[in-house]
Amino acid sequence: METSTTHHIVESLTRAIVDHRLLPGSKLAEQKLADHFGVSRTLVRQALFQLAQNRLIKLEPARGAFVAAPSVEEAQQVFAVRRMLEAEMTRAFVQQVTPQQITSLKEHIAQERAAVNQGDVPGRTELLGDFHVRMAELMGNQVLAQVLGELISRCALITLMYQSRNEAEHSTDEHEAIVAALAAQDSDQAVQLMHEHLLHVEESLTFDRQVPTHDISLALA
Amino acid sequence: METSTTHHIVESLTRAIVDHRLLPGSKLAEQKLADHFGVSRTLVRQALFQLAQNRLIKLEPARGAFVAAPSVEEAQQVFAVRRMLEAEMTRAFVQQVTPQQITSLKEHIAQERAAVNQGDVPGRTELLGDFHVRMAELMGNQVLAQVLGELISRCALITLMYQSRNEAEHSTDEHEAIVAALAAQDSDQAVQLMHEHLLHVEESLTFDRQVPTHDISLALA
DNA sequence: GTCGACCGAAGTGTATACAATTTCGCATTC
DNA sequence: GAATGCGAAATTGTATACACTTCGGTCGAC
Repeated sequence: METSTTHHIVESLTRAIVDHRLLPGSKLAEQKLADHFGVSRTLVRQALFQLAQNRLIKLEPARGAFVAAPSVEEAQQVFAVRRMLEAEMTRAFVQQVTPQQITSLKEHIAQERAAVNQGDVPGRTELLGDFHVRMAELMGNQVLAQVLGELISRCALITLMYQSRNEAEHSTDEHEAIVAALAAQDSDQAVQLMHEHLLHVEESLTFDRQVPTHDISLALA
Repeated sequence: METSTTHHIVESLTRAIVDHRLLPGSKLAEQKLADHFGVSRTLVRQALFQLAQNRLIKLEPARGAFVAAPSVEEAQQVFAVRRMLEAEMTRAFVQQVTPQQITSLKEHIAQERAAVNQGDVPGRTELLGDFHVRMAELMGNQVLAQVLGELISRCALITLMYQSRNEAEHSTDEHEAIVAALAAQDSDQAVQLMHEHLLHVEESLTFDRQVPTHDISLALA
């Protein structure tokens, strides 16, 4: 069984959502997507089911698929999980750090800076998230990389909904500080910097702002 | 969009796999499943796609769906992620522990003991895993509960493949010790006990044993 | 007797058909 | 003029049809 086409649709829609080209609440009509990708609704539906499992879209019975609009509660929970997971990931990273890994992370940060300086917003968003996935991959733990990747995709959506100020440059600085601690094999320092970094990202969001929604039941809650 | 039927099929197959009624490598033919559930292949395929995303089954192009047979490497990675996540979850749990939570966990452990004593293997497996998910739920973090639940489902498969000796009673004892540390709000102790518990579970597996497989490329690797 | 090619059966991958539900415009009413 | 009710169009949910690939077995060549 397989379908690289379905995978392609998932990738394409994921990028569109994470890159903020599709806004939360947007309707994803099956036939329109099918026409756009030049396939039947069958493949589109398979892709939508997968995206729903990743929590990037929400499926409403008989109504269709909509880009997810994570609640404040859910957003905070996602960040809480990331802090748990990444604090320990950082600790484990130091245990088995190699010069090649440090070099690789530094190269990544250089890419981040380039994207920030060029004002490449989608590229910047992607790279800032990928830094964390990159760490997991460098540790050789594919399972960790996958789990983290999904959480970070959800964070991209959350960031779009609740972002108050632009933290891109600050985040890159913090990434650099983390890598410095990793290079020095200062485990406690690296863990604390990672923990604070994720707190800063969450703090840069404004959860009290009124988020526009088309969902009447959510609006009245 | 929706289909409670698809969800039902996913649940049913998940339980069958986690309860070890379907063995790794087993073929899941679409038409047979469709007949069994009294639906068309369409719904079965949707369910299979979801199970594939949870890594409980593996889809091979044009060949079909098979119950997953996690490699030793993948198994160790899953456990590594669980240790990272659950160590910090335990630490956070102590921060906001309430007497009701302790009571709830103790009740859960009583259920575990009952299942162990009755020799109810599927129920025991399920309850031992659910203890960890229960902690996440009691913290009120649904995202954590979901992520952890998926990892634990995979562990059930792994346990089936590599289990060497029966650790059920020992695990329940360790759960009890963890709850005692939680009740005492001894965060470091609780974290360490959780960490060791997960190490013990992993150590009870024999990764060097030859695992039977029908996959020729895997067999020759 | 073994190996390899061919052919039919079985199974997967995608598209389409059809039923059921929702959506939306429009007419009617108050 | 706003609200309500109705009906057509659009959209989703499920089943089925059909093309293509894989699997198994038989037949024939060596």
